Amino acid sequence: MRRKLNAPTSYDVARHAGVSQAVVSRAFQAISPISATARARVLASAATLGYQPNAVARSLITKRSGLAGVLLTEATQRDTPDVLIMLAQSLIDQGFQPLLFPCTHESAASAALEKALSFGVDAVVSCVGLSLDDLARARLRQRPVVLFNRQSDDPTANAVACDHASAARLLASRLFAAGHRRYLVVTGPAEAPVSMLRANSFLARLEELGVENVERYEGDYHYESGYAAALKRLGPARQGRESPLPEVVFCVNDSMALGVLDAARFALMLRVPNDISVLGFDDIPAGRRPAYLLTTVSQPFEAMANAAALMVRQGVDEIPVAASKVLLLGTL
Amino acid sequence: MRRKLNAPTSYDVARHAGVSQAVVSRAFQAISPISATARARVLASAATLGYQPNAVARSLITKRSGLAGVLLTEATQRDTPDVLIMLAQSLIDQGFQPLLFPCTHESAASAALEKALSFGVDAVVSCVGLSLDDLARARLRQRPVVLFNRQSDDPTANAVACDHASAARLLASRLFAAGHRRYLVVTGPAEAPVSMLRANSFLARLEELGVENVERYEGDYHYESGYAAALKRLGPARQGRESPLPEVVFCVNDSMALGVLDAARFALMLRVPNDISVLGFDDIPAGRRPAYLLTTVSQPFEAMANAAALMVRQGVDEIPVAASKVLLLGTL
DNA sequence: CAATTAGTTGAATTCGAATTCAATTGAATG
DNA sequence: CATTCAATTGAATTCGAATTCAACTAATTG
Repeated sequence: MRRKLNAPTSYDVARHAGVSQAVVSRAFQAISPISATARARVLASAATLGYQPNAVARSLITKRSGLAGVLLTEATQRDTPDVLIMLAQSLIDQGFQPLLFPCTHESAASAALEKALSFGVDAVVSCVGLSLDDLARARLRQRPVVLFNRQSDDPTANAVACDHASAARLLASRLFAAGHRRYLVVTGPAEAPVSMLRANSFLARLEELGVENVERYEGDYHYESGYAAALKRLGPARQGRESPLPEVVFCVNDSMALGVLDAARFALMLRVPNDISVLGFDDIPAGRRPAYLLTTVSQPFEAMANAAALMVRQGVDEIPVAASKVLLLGTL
Repeated sequence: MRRKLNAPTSYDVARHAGVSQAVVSRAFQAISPISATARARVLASAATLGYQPNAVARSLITKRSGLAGVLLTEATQRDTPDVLIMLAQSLIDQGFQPLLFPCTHESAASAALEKALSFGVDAVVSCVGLSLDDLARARLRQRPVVLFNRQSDDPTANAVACDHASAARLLASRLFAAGHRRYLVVTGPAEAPVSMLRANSFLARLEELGVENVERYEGDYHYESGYAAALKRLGPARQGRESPLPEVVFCVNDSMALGVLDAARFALMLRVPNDISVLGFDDIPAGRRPAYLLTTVSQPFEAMANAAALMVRQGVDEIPVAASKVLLLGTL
């Protein structure tokens, strides 16, 4: 014969307090028809028995789990880990516990969403792109989805994003105004929508200003590819080419910009910013240090995280809200 | 009259496939008494209806949620965000979805644990220190807890940690062997056990080798405090002091080491490593770049994460396992 | 061909809390 | 004192999947 090992249930508390199970349940809810004395007795019994309402059983009937699924890409995790932290905190502030679903490939997004839904999350914040199909599926199950820094083909989709396009255009305008005419743009992978948005907006603005045929180099968001880009397009390999060195290298993210900086300074012996200017995008902490002092566009991650979490709450509580929300940013 | 909005249940699938609900349930389990044809039919119906087993209902009966609580400190999130990512991935590989509980202060750990337990997590990985009381509470509810890079007063507690002490001692031995005799140690806050472990082990080894009265400077793990440490102990403020400049600055983490490096090079115009050597601990990505090439001790985070996740699974599956596990590390 | 066996099946029960609804209590009113 | 009304209460039901167990089928054996 052994002791009871399982956690006490509401029935145990009910028996101990001399009431029905229904009363125990009511005692643990803020507004519910229950007398003050009954609640006090129940709470006392619960305390002595060490009872805590079972969240699983509760969410089975209430259909609210208090969980928010967070879909992440590798890139998000690697380049801007702050986002995750801020998102997590913002979600908690809104009463949701963040449940992580890392996606190694963009292609895994659909499966991750499905998994999140099967875990009974109340809502999803996705840092990965989702198809119209995915969004429809979530909507069908009445699970709000907020896209974080992602475009969507669905104009009615909830989304929070940095206004990459405007920022990139602004940057181009400033550089042009400063007299620069020869550019190199280091992009991310061709499939990355955010990279394309930044690069194309930058280039589009330059074209408007009369600067055409700007050189592009396709990187992969990593430091190393920035380093490689600099060696290839700024280094000796360039000897014999017709065009002179670019004055400005715009990288669609900071990691690559740091790679370009290091290659330029330590491998190619160029002086920055005398010989060449390097611009980034993201404002990662490493770029701010004296060794770099990288010029970059910073994304308002904290505000974005708060906005996303608020959208989640409003979506779950079925409070109507204007759908797309875009936030601007400051140039450093 | 409106459509059915709720997600399909096992009964819907059962009706569609012409079988009982029990068969549907069995179709979704690896080993269960069910014919191949029945399973195929059920799976087909499930696919057309878009059915996914409801994880909440499942965990109510199986008493397994498939969730693992991850307790985080601010320091973990800021300095070594990789840890979180690797832990998350390792947990997923072991079949647990990571549920995040960030703790702003160490003091919030207890509440976070309680919250995690009420969410029905199967186990907890804690990057925050937990009291004996906390550990006992979790044990009572049969929820395995794995401490990640944290000391515990309870020798029977599961724990995975970098062997900070041995690494720091090894580092001291190497530096001494290289002929260095004058040291400065930049520590973290006095309350941080890991910082104390690294610093004290380093100092203890030096004492064994006959180097005593080593200077200490208390930082706060941040880059800025490393910068400040350098200015104060290596800069002009030092003029008039009796002792000569240290030859080696050992920082208990990389962020501070980078601060020391930057201050030494850009503010104090010291040459590194000619005038002074700077050592770190953590092997953060920024330190590896050409601009720094910081010498540091790297923690085997991936192995640690895998070990922790494995402990979680073994704990949940009640597979007995040797409790404390300590992993070594390589010096760069 | 009867008997034993292994392999499948579905009806009914279970997990634990929330909620519905009818019953009860007590207070307030005419 | 009868009546209306509001405030509490508890028995019963619900959520959705897993599991138990008895019943059934088909295959194997004597």
